Amino acid sequence: MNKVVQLSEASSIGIHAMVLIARSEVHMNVSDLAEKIGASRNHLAKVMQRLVKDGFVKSSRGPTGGFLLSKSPEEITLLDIYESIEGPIEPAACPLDRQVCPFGKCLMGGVVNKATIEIREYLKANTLKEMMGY
Amino acid sequence: MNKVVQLSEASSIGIHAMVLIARSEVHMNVSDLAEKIGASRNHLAKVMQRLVKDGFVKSSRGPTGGFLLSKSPEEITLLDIYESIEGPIEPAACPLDRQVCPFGKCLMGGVVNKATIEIREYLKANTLKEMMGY
DNA sequence: TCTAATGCAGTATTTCAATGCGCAAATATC
DNA sequence: GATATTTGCGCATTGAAATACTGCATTAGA
Repeated sequence: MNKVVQLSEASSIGIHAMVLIARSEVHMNVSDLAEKIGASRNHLAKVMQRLVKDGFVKSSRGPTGGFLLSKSPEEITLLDIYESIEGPIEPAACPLDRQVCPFGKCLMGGVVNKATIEIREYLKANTLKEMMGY
Repeated sequence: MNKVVQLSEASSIGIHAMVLIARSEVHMNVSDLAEKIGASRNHLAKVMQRLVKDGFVKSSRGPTGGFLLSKSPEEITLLDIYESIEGPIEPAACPLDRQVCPFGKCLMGGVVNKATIEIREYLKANTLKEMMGY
């Protein structure tokens, strides 16, 4: 199991949960979400807290409680969700984490950067609306 | 510091070290390599052990010891080095690590996979020869 | 042959994300 | 009101990767 490109578990379950919430008419609670996604209930709960804080979902407690979108699905991009959970994507310069690469040109020739931008564009171009049919 | 695409420290310093070794006429030892790259001597030593085992470099001990390429630079791709250190790159399907994504289509629409392949192609297309001038 | 420089191998430590847990606060339902 | 259900939140635990340490084996050169 060796991945070059890897979304964290957190952002991944966050995006999946948001799609489920978008598709639902009624509140969805953490347990149901976690089960549907097949993820850890505890971990998902943590992730949801961030999304509530950043205003993408409204939560309500008590029986029949859970989460609802607080904006319409076309107003929330996957990038919004991702960055709410992970923080802003940075353009990933040198794979060695230096300001100044010890080499003249970067050995990776910008390919890492290019891949990052590609994924970022995808996340930005797609809203929950697009994902609702998935 | 949030990177979507991230080479591990290990593979990164491994590739950089190999370029330095390729450029050198004489043996390069771990301390010099580590200093030039600006990486941890200990970590680099570990990485070099793998590259020795997989036959990309010959090591010699004692004073004036260190590492030399055991093939010519055009015979070693960056992918060889990467996979020697990390193991084979797998095509990264669903970001949730499941055989069966709980959704109909993958929400990431293959963009993760595409980015992985792109990076892999770059690593495969470039040998140490190409990198020697960097 | 002796000494110092060096890689080797195994183990220990650190770090950080992922995960778990318990209790407090809120709130439908009866 | 009482009760059951649910999120909020802080702290603890776990697990895996990264990194460090240490004693040993090898070898060039004086």
